[in-house]
Order: sequence, then C-alpha cells, then structure tokens
Amino acid sequence: MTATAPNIRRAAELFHALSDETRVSIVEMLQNGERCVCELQNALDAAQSRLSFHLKVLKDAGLVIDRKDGRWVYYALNADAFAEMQEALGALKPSRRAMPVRRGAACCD
Amino acid sequence: MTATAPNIRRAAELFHALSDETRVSIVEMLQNGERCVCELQNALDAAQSRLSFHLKVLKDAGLVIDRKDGRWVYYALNADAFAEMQEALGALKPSRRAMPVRRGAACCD
DNA sequence: CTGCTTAATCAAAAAATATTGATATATTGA
DNA sequence: TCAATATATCAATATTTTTTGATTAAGCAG
Repeated sequence: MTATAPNIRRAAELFHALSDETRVSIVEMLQNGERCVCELQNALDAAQSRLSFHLKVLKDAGLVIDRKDGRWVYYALNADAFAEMQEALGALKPSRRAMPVRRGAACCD
Repeated sequence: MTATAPNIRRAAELFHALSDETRVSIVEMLQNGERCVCELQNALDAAQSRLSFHLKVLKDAGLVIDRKDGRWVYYALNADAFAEMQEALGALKPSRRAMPVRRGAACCD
C-alpha cells in the first residue's frame, strides 16, 4: 500500500496546477477567451520564460490547451478539466450526513 | 502593481492546501466525520510529525478545524472553506460565452 | 508525583518548484 | 536571404515545501 489511488493523485495534480498565484492569474485572464503568450506577458508583467513555465504546468495538468497560429501560440481554458476539478472537489467536500462530533468512543487502542 | 488581488491569493492558498496527495487523503478520510490524529496516522501510515505538518497546512488554509478532547485532538472538515473553494473554482472555470477562437486580430503590438 | 500517551513544534536535511538569463527554433516581413 | 519577433527550453540558482528525528508540553492513570 505505498501507491496512492489514481483519483487522489489526479486531484492533487489538478489542485497543484492552481496552487500558484501566477497561474491563477493566468486562468483568470483566459476566463473570457484565448490569449497569446505575449498578451499574458504584458498583462501580468511577467518574464517570458517564467510565463512559459507556468503555462506548461497548466497544460501538463490539462487545464489549458494551446493552438499555434503563425508565430503566436494561443492558450485557452479546457472546460473538461475544470469539470473534472469540480467533481474532485465535490467528492472531497464534507458530506451532508457527516457526523460532526463523535462522542464517547476513544480513537486509538 | 506588485500585489496580487486578495481573492487570487486566497484561491491559490486554498488550492495549495489540496495540492498534495497526503492532504487529499486526509480530507478524504475526514469526509465522513472527524478523526483524531492517531487514527489518521494508522490509516495513512504516516509519521506523526509529518501528519501534524499537513494538518497544519490544512488548518491554516481553513479547510479543517480541530477540537481538543482530553489527550486527543479531533480534526474535521470545515464546510465553509469548501464552499469558498467551490466559488473560487466556479469563478475561474471557462465562462459559457467565452470566445473559443479569436480569428483575425493580432495579439501584440 | 511518576511514567505513559497524544500531539505540536523545531532544526536539519532532502526534495520539489520557481525564477532568471541565455540560447534555440520557427515564422514572418523586408 | 536577413533581421526581427514569438515562444520554448535549458542550465544555474534561489526559494519553498516536505520529510525526518528529536524535543517539548499536556493529559491521564496509577
């Protein structure tokens, strides 16, 4: 039992992709449609290679897709991955019938 | 403009809290009600100080609350933070009317 | 009190991530 | 063809996280 269930691994990967402010900002910018790297660069005032790095993290996690057009590369959000994330989050959030307090029984013996 | 909007910072903090497999596993265990540290320890087969560390990350982000009872400390999920996370995610996911492809206009000049 | 048990904290080491600056590749326009 | 532009990638460094092994504090049973 050293391995982690794949869904847990995947959930962590997805959340990890959004665990950084720069990446959240990128996603926020892409919220209303695709943008090329240089637009993001201007808007976020981030060095080119830094942006490239974060875009790769997002892309590896599947949260964005890219499309090359001439010398530009346009990035856009991938709705499927966001849906996947919502499911993952839904599966983790406290269930309606979780016992809030467990009286009496000791936990460890 | 060095500072990040607080909601972006907060979103990253929340996602960060779930960006690690151990922490996702902890949350999954707490899904059905509170557990004391030693129970988590047994179930996850993790060293005590390691678990304590991850519980602290979750607690600092507000995702869990703790309750001391005798020599045990019980941890439980905090529904409010999960709701907050769902909102954050909802705000980031592609909007229904996002232009999928922007034809024509060059991006940078 | 004394001795166990639970759990937090701390310091050091290890591992993973992020940033920077340089270089490489592809595309376009002159 | 040549120069300029957009972007990816790489290597080195810096920074942040995570793990580990003590140590500490508090609660409880004898």
